Amino acid sequence: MDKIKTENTETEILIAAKEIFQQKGMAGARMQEIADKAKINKALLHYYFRSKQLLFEAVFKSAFSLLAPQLNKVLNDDSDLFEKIKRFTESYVSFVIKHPYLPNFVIQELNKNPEFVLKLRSEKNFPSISKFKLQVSDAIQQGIIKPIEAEQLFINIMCLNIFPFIGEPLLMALVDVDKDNYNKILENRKTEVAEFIINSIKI
Amino acid sequence: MDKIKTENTETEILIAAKEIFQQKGMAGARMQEIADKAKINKALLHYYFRSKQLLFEAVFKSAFSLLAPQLNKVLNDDSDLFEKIKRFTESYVSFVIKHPYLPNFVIQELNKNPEFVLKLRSEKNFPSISKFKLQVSDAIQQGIIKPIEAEQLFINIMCLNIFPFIGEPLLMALVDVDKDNYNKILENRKTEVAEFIINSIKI
DNA sequence: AAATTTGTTAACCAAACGGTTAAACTATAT
DNA sequence: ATATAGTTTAACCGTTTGGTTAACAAATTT
Repeated sequence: MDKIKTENTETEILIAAKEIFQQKGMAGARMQEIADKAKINKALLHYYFRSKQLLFEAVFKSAFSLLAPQLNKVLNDDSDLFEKIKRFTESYVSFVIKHPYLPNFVIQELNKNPEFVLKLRSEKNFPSISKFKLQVSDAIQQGIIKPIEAEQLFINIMCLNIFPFIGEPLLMALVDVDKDNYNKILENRKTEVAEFIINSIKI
Repeated sequence: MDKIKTENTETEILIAAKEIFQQKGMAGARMQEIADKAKINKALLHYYFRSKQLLFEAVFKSAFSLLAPQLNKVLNDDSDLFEKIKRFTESYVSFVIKHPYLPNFVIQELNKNPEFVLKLRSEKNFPSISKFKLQVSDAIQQGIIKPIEAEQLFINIMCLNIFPFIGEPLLMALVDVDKDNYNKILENRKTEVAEFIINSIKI
């Protein structure tokens, strides 16, 4: 049953690497720290993943493959536009509570390594905006929403949902609340954000 | 006139350090690279700033002192609420074009070092939301805007303005446009964002 | 102009880093 | 039981890192 043992170790490494990389980034992460967290020898990291770069890429891709389905909830879901926005804003908060460092990690590393986006794009399941575009122009033609470019609306949805987590330390200081009260604000945003968006676009 | 020469070197170091730190972060920056960019010996960095940490803190505080006045345009300006939102969204884009890495740098390092916010907060000119709160509740009472918590509105304004730059590589890929077309989208946001916000809250 | 302080450099250092090696251990197959 | 293949470790290696030193150069002071 060496297969099981191997998979266990490999999984332990990935779990440990995910935590360290997501908190400290590629540059700030240390192989020794990952090994310690996985409770194994440092050499084992290289036995399973050859280099820091390859381990990082494994973690990054796995992180993005968790994020992509969330984004597809806006882009490729069949439900009604308003309903979709409501559902997304609600589920996204729950998602980030489960994976607090993930969106920031993905965005940060993409900023430091923009070419990396090409690798992601070529993979299947990479979210596409085309369906969403049709849905928006349909809604405009049917007189349900005011004219707006689908790209702008999509960006707005992303902004309002993702940034409160990425900008948390800054926003907490500016709004002048502690962690508990900021969490209450985030909790309220589950419904608040969808309302804010729909108010803006509905006729 | 050694004062002038000193200040020049010190300034050269700060300029170089700002570029390197903002692009690569504290963990990714190398003292040698900063020295090279400033065209001086590495030992001089330590002569003027003693350690990487202190040099970083100097850069960070200087970066934040550029950002703070921008934020105060929303929080402590005397103009009318709608006018304020319009002006801010327009001027923020210009600001980020001038300092492309700055907001991301501040937010990223605050995430990796949340205690740092305390140091910023204690300094004068740290933006405060209290005036904005009054303005919002006044506008609600006068029936100009729908009821909304000032904190939520402020967070929304921040989201819609800051995130398009921080999330640029991701958003570019999702919206499926190249840099030129993304810049056009950003250009449109100068007016689009304020419109979006005001549409949502006005009665 | 001599002395002192300030600015600058080349050479160096110890620690930390990513990565390698060779040997030991474990488990299955023969 | 023994060979074989996969797993794990301790010890090691060369390089890079932030930081220091000691000597030199330039400017100020006396």
